[in-house]
Formats: sequence, structure tokens, C-alpha cells
Amino acid sequence: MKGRRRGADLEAALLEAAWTELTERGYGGLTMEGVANRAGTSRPVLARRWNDKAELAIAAIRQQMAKHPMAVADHGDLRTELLEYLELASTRAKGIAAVFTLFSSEYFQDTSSTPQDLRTALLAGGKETLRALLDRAVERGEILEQNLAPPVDTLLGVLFRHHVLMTFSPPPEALRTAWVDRIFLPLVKNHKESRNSDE
Amino acid sequence: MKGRRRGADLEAALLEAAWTELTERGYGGLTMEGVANRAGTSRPVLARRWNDKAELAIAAIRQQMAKHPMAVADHGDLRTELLEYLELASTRAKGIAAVFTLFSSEYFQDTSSTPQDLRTALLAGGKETLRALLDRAVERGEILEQNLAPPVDTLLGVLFRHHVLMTFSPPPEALRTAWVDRIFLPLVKNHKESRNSDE
DNA sequence: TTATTAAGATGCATGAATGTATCTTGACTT
DNA sequence: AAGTCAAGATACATTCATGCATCTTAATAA
Repeated sequence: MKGRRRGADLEAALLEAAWTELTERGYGGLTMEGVANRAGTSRPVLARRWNDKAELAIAAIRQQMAKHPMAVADHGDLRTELLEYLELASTRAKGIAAVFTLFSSEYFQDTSSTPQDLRTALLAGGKETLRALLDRAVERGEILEQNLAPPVDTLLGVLFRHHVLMTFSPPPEALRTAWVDRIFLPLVKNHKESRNSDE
Repeated sequence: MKGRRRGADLEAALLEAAWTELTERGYGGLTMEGVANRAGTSRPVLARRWNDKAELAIAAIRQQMAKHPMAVADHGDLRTELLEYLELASTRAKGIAAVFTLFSSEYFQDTSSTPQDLRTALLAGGKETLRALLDRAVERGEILEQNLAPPVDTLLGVLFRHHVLMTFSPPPEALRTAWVDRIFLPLVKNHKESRNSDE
């Protein structure tokens, strides 16, 4: 029995509806009318705020990121924090997958940008969560700075993202610990970077 | 100056046109009319053979895979073969990225399948190229079978695919060698799987 | 209370893509 | 050489989403 929504209230509700539509139907299935219906309003209200499907979608994504910041507390132990990071990320798998459907249809054609571009644009300003974890571990002396050279430092994020993109579902706990214990940690733990190891 | 195409000839030309459209415009921008125009024919000819955009797209992908098999010769050295594998794969980055645009729009909604599902369906029968390389290396005694446990064995493929999906472009040579020398080989080379390494 | 502003409902024209039916014409078969 | 079948061209109706214009009504401010 609530009255007529206005301003910021309304806008938040619209973006929430857009987000739900995006996750349920993907970017291709996202329509202005669909969002309007779900929000219990009509298209003109949407049209007054956003021009494109793309604008609306990105605004919706921004709102979700603002609502649920990815924060991993300092536990004094790298392994613990990495697992928590992956667990936290897993709860958002559906949303992440939905975001990537942006690049299917027209979006990446029109803007000629890549998922990487969007990712950096959305993360602009805030340092990456994963990077923060690793820096803390370096300060604690758990790992060596030099073992975090470019392809390695982002490895866990890559593994997670790839899994989500390929399966549209979060990685199970067993897989996450395997990534940490059998891939990432062995690479960064102090095994005195043996360059030109053999041959 | 060529006459009217028929049967298999025509079909191959149609699939070739579809593939080009798919790589240039992505799945979202793929239209029956666009393919017909590019193939120099009209929509009814397409409609007689495939019902969906999806059917057409998958048939086009199949034809490309058949035309360009991913074959890496036995060079007696794992590292050489891995680099050749990644180099070969890189030449197809554009196509691979295009294939994944399938899962943006409607396809994955309608079929409720995942990119993983499609991948396994397309690879059905033939063993994976990467897996073949690794098995050969195990036989040669270059690496230990036990170091190829599940999350590690497919690691290079994961890294490659993730890069292509995120940037829509092939990984540069420097990045490929970094994957091999600083991530994959260190993990599989005989460092006597130290389980419960420390703590 | 009154005035202003935007929410919300409705209607209409448009454009893109598709499905389908029809018809002509070229190529292959016997 | 005649007949058959599919290629290729064209046309029409349909569907879906969008853009825009209009009008009523509710909420907020003066």
C-alpha cells in the first residue's frame, strides 16, 4: 500500500529491477519494458533517466557493486584470506556471469570495448581486493614481492572468472581450495625463484 | 561469373558466410538476412536448411573446426609443444571470442546450457589437443602423471581462454611464454609434490 | 491551499528481423 | 531433349522492442 515513489527512491527501485532482469534473462533478454513491468511502472519513466539498454545495465551494475562491497578482513594469514576472498566472490557468481553477457550482443560492437575495459572502468579508483590481500601478505613477510610478477599476481582471479564464465555457476569449495593449495600458493611460496631452472 | 551453386557447395559457402558474419558482428549481430546477403543469396535458402540462428551458428563453428584442426606435432620436448600449442590457438583468437558471444544473448537462456556444455559437445570424440601433449610428455618421462591432477592439467587452456574472452585478442608471445615458464612448468616439473608443505 | 513537477498510463508510428508463400529460372537427371 | 527439383528473387504479415507525444494524477513545496 505504499504511495507513489519519487526521485532517488524510485531510481534505486528501477536499478534493482534492472539488475534482477539482467541476472535472470541476460543482457540480450533485457528490455526497457521488462524492467518497467518488474518495477511496477512504465517505459517513459525509464526513458527519462537512461537512453540505452547499456546505460541502464551499467548503472544497475554500479548500484550492485556499491551495495555489496567486496571486503576481506585482515586475518593475519594469507591462505585464510584467499579462501575467504574466493568464497565471497562465489556468492556473486550469477551476477558476474550476467555482467559478461553484456559483451555478447551489441555492446562490445558499438563501444568497441572489451570486457577488460569495462572491468577496469568499473573498478576505477578502488584497488582490487585480491591485490590488497597479496600486498598485506608481502608486508607480513609471508610471500616475496618478486614472486608476484604480472601473470602470477592475478592468477586466482583469472581462475575464478574463467570458471564462472564457462559454467555460469560458482566454483565448489573443493575446487577453490585446490586453486589455492595446489596452484597459487606453491607458486608464490618461497622457493627462491629458480630462473632457468634446468635444461 | 560462376553459375548457380547447389547442394554441398552451396551449403559450405553459406556456412562460410555465417562464420564471417559471426566473427565480425558477434552472435547478437548475426542475422539470417545478413548471412544471406553476404553469401549472395536470399533468406529462404537459409531457412530451408536451418531453423534457428543457433543451429546455423553451431553448424558454422563445426565447419571451421573441421577445416582447421588443432594439430601439434610431437617435437620430443614439452615446452616447445606447449608454446606451439598456444601460438596455434592464438591465431584463432578472434573466432574463439566470436563463439563465446553465443552465450550472451538468448542461446544460453533457451537451451539452459553453459559454454562448458557447448565446448564439450563440440569436442565430443576427439581428445583435447592439450591433453594429448601432456600425455606424450608423461610417456617421455618429462613430467609426472601425478602432477597433472585436475585443476592443473587444464591450466594453460584456462589462461588462454580467459585472456581471449577478456580482451577479444590473442595473447602476445611474451605472455604465452610467461604462462609456460613461470606458471605451468614450475607446477608440473618434478618437485616431489610436497603435500602439506608447511605450517 | 494552491501551484509545480514528475510519476504513471496509454496510444501510435517506426524499424529490425523472421516466417512463409509464391514464382521464375537455372542445373542436373534420365 | 524433356522433366524434375531446388536455387534465388519478391512480397506480405507478424512480432518485438523502441521513441515519442499526450494526458491524468499524486506528491511536494510555496
